[in-house]
Amino acid sequence: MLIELENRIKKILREKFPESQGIQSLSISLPPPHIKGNYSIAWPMSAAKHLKKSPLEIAGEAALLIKDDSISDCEAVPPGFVNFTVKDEFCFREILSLNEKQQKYFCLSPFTGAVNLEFVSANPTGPLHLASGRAAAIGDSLARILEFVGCKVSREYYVNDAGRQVEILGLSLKARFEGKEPPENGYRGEYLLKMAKNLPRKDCSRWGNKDFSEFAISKIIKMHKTDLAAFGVEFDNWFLESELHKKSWLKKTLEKIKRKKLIYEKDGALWFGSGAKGRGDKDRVLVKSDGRNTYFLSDIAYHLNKSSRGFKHIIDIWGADHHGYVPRMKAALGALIPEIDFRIIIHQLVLLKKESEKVKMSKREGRFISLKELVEEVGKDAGRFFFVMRSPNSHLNFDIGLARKKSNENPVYYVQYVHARICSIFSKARLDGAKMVRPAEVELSDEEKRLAVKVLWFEKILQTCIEDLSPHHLTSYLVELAGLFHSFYDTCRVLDPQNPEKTYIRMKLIEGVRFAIKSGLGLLGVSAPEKM
RNA sequence: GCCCCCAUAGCUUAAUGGAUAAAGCAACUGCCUUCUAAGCAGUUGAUCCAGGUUCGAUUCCUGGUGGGGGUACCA
Repeated sequence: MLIELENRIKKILREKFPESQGIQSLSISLPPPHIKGNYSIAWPMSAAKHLKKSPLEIAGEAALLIKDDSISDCEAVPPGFVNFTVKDEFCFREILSLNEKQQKYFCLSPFTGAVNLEFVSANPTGPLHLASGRAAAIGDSLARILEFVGCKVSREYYVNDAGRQVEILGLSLKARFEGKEPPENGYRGEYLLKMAKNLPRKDCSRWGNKDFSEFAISKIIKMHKTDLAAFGVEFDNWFLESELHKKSWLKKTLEKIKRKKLIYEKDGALWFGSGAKGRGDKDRVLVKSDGRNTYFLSDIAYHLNKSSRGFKHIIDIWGADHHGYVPRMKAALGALIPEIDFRIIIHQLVLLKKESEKVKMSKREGRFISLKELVEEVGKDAGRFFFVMRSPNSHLNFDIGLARKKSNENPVYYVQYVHARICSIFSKARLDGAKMVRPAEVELSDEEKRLAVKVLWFEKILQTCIEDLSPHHLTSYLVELAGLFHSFYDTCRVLDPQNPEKTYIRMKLIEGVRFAIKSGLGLLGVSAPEKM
């Protein structure tokens, strides 16, 4: 593995330069195309200052030390890079071992304890929309990546099934049942009309408001589950807010805050003290003067509950419309459960690109599009790929007109096509057409080497995704790898009866490509078809 | 007002502080008798402005400009 190679280099440099501190963060990188060498190290330049030597001098010393059996060429290059080329034998052995044990990726795992990953958590008052789709795609892919490297991840969905909105939902359904319009601040979507038609008419004529609420909530949760499953996302736990109330978690939480002396009373309400507020934040109410709790309190209680279930790492994925909530929650949890590693991923909102005529005609609501409709129109694969293609921090422009086109404009097909092409080659390959070559005797052409080096980079990309808690690096990688493969495919024939050794080497090579493509797509929740 | 995110090619976006800034779409030119042309090869084209830190800045800091979001005893 490259990680092993990297660790070996770190060890050597640490022995040679014991006074240097930056070696832990040393990372090999892929140099730009015009550079000679497969991999590159920029560390000498950052180490120059405290080693009091010129970067090139350090690089020169490092280059001599690093060279070993797996490296054929290693040189120091101004202003202070160490560039090296790995032997064909090393490359080929690594390619052969790709498929062997997934466990070897476990060394990439950043977490030792159980991880709770909460995402989507949309209010159960209507269909899931586009922003939920983005959260679902990012969250589930991240969970898959973490699981791939051996983390224990629990996907969790928080259902706000308590509070005013739920009452209003029940009232809205009741009004529809009675053939009336929903109340002023009620929910007017078509889904309630449909739901009202399917109510068990006999029973519910005796229903109270609460019964309508519960019926609506359970129906909508079911709908969310179905829509998410169609998107390839399944949760381990649907956590109901009402459970917190039933089991007195709000009371317990208030007591804990009191014990820490972080609470005070003002104007008849209970406030979270300024000792625990975030930067630039104000004091916040926990219990209103009418005795009802705010969502701030129940959210704190919910996270204490997560911690009590044994999770050492709590990761939440929120839309940018909740970013103002971040300092508050971080401060509160930092004061109450400082031992827990709590992280929040904020994803920017999904913007609908100005609709083309066609989209406008197809959507009665105009701007609104639900996750369900999206999956129906562009498919699960394209939808998931598009949603994770961008960094969570950047705004996502969703051009429905473009996404509707099921054509080659979609990068997901470009990547999937690699898989289909490779499978096609294997279906045509005859067992007697290839002759085994021992790794020590393997020689790779420039095209083959370039492809192999990129395949081996797979683990480094996973590492980057984990560090940034974002799967978008993986999509970039897959598109780049696909580009290299298609180019390779065009110039290098794999099955060549005249040359059984070459056939063997190339088949093993594209088997490696297939592994990276199939695993990568799988981590994104995108299928890898064998035929297209 | 205050807080957060964003600004890269005509459009949508990539790029652990590193070398000649990378793709797709759009435009133009070639390539199917050969493992799938949903492909390949090529041409045109970009870091918002002004300072600062650094050997080195698209990346970090400060101040602008422009866009988005947030600022409840709402949920």
